[in-house]
Formats: sequence, C-alpha cells, structure tokens
Amino acid sequence: MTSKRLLEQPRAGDSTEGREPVAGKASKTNTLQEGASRSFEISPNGHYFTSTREGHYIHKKFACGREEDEQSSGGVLKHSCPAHRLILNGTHVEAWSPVRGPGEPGCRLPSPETPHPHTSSIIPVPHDRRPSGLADKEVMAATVLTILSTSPLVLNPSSSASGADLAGKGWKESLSASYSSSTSGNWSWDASDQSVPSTPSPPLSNDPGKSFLLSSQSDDNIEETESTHFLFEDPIPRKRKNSMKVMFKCLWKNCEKVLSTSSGIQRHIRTIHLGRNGDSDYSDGEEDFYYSEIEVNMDTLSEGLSNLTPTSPTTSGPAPVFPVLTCDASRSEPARMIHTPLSQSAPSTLCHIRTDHAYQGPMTQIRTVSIGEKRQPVNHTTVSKTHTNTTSTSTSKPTTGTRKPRGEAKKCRKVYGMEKRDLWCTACRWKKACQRFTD
DNA sequence: TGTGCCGGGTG
DNA sequence: CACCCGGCACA
Repeated sequence: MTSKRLLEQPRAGDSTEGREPVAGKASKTNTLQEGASRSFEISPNGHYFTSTREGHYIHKKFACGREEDEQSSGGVLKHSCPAHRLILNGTHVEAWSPVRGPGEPGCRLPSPETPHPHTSSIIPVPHDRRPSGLADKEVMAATVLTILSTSPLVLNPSSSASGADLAGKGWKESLSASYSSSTSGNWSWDASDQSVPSTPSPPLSNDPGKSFLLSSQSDDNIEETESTHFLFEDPIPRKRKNSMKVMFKCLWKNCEKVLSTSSGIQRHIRTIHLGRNGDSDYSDGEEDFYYSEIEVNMDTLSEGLSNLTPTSPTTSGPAPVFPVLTCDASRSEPARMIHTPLSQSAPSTLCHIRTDHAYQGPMTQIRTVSIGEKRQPVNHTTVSKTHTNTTSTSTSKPTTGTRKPRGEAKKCRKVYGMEKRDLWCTACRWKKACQRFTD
C-alpha cells in the first residue's frame, strides 16, 4: 500500500507536466512568448511575423543571423532576444530602439491578424521620437528596463557580468540542456535543473548520461524540440526547474551527506570515506558508486531527502539515463559491508551481487535503504532450493515441509504493485521466490 | 484477504 | 530451459 503510494508520487510529478500548463502557463508561457516576440520585434533586420508560432520561427532566424555576427560567442545568444546583447553594447541601443517603438503596440498583435510578413514595414521609425531627446531617453530607458525584465538572459546574473563570451558557453550549454530536456518528460529533471543555478555544476558534463544528453541533442534536435516547445506552449520544464533540484547524496553507510554538486560529493567521499587526499582532484571514478543523484523538491527539501531514498524506484526515471544508479541500488544495503576505511573493493562487489535481469534496473536506490534486513546474498534462495532437491525432500524442513518461512522484506509485488508488474523480478513474475528482495 | 512461492504444467 | 499459473500457507 504504502509502497504503491510512494511509487505514484513521482508519477504525480510527471503528470503534473500535463496539468501544469493550466496553472503555470500564465506566468511562464507569457514570459517566454513575450521574450520571443520582443526579440524579433526588435530585430535589427526588421523581421517579420508576429504570431507566437511564427515568433518562434523568427526566433530561429535570429539564431542564424546572430551566428554570423557572433561566431566567437558561440551563438549563445541565439536563443535569446537580441535586446540583451544590444543593451550590453550600449552603443547599439539607439540603432534599434526606434524600431521597437512602433513594435510596442503592434508586436503584441497575434499574427493571424497580421498575415503580412511585412508587418515590420510599419517599423519605419516613429517621428515623434527623434526630435525630443528627453522623451527619447525616457522611452529608451523604459524599453531597456522592459527588455531587461523580460529577457531570459538578463535574468541570469552571471551572463551579463562576465560578458558575452563567458556567459556564452554556459548559456549555450544550459540552453541546449533545457531545451533538449523538453524532448521527454523523463529527461527534463536533471538537465534543466542544472541550468538554473547561476553556478553551474561542472560534474554535469562529466556524467556520461548527461553529456550524452547534451551532445546528442545537438542543434537539430534543439530546434525541433524547441519549436514543439513553443508551439505547444509547454512551459513545463522551466517550471520544474524552479521547484526541483538535483542533489547528490552520499550512500555510504550511516552517511546522509547531501551535496548540491557531484564534485562536492565526490570530494566528500574521497576524503571522508575513501580516505584519500582531499586536495588532489584525482578521481578514479570510484566515488561514483558511493553517491546517487536525487531529485529534490526545493520546497520540501528536507523531507524530500528522507523520502526519496526509501521509496519508489520510479523517482529516478528510466534507468538508461542513470547507469551509475543501477549499481548504487545494489550497493548500499549489502553495503553494510566491511566497514573498513579502504573498502576499495566494495563498490564492484556490490555492483555485481545482483544477478537480476537487466530490466530490473529501475528499482535501484530505493530498496537499498528500505530493506535493511537483507542478510543473505542473493543465492540464498537458490541454495536452499537446490539443497532440498538434491539431498532429500525431508531433511530441510521441520513441519511445513518444503515451505520456507516467509520473508519480511517487501517483494516486488508489494513494492511495485500489480500495475508495474513489468518491474518485478523474473521470479516474482513467475510466482517464484523473489530474487530481488531476498530475506 | 492479500501475499509469497511451491509444484506442476506448457511450449 | 523459460514461462506461466493453480493453489496452498502464511501474515
């Protein structure tokens, strides 16, 4: 029962995506669209369409144009409105600000009403502006403020501070990450989260899963997903960014250490548990086995931590993304291992203990903590079985005969529920003694 | 009553 | 073998 619930929780989170548009839309979507529309309305090229969709289309156009200009900046700004850049280079402001004037009222018009791509032809600089320097300045100031407040880029402090180049890389990554994350709800949690904090955690790129995420979703996909994103006005990933954060939890026994960066947790493990020199950044990757990423709801950070571990496997989403975690799963419990400081062999052992089938990957971390009473290696069941078979049926059991006492551990059925039967271990599915949660 | 899994059946 | 399920014992 309980387990079921736990299982569903993460689901609920996912489904939230479906619902989200209702609540979250107002703020997020609007912001986005605004950003989009502004960007092109400002366009130095005096570009065209005005609808949301077209807006997006234009959005891309910008990207192209921009890249020509800013090869060095890596096209980071391509996803943002040009306004930002222009603002940074104060000199350009005047060049485009007038253009903006007319766009101001007009740009908001939904494109359908203005089918002509030449909408911007109205753009001809407003006359009233030129003459009055003061008014002009005021308007400009207002404009700048507006843009500042709407441009997603500006929202990030680091970007403006360090200049286009520095911010460039980071943003490119984070942007691509967040955009690509929209491809599937499953992915959205990790990548997008990372893009939020102004201090991006380096480990992200180190993680094979993540890097795959980033690299595989290169420009092409980004464009595509991005478009669908805007087309369907799906602000979800962004929304989630705000409330969810990826944390790294030390899985070493009796260690509840949770850090926000993988490098941090790795260092922690290196120094505290592996007894290595903390100063040296040397890492053989072994630390990977001792921590797991957890998605934490920032709203309920503290309790989230306690919940995440012992509950549902679905929390971590599809296993493939998280090869490491698969190991994590098996590790901790059996990990009540030899508590020697240099249990170098521990991780590998643990990782190999499991003889389960590949599809069982998802179950990972959860069970580790929740089932503390595991005391026998997996073979336990098989051993006893063969025993009874080979010797003689009578020797093993007292009264009940062959039936072995029921284990206290929750079995797959209980943990995953009938709905997720495909997550059960094979034995459970076959109605045999559970191999995953042995007692 | 729900669950775990033995024992046996099927392909 | 892998897969499936009837049915029993247990909680």
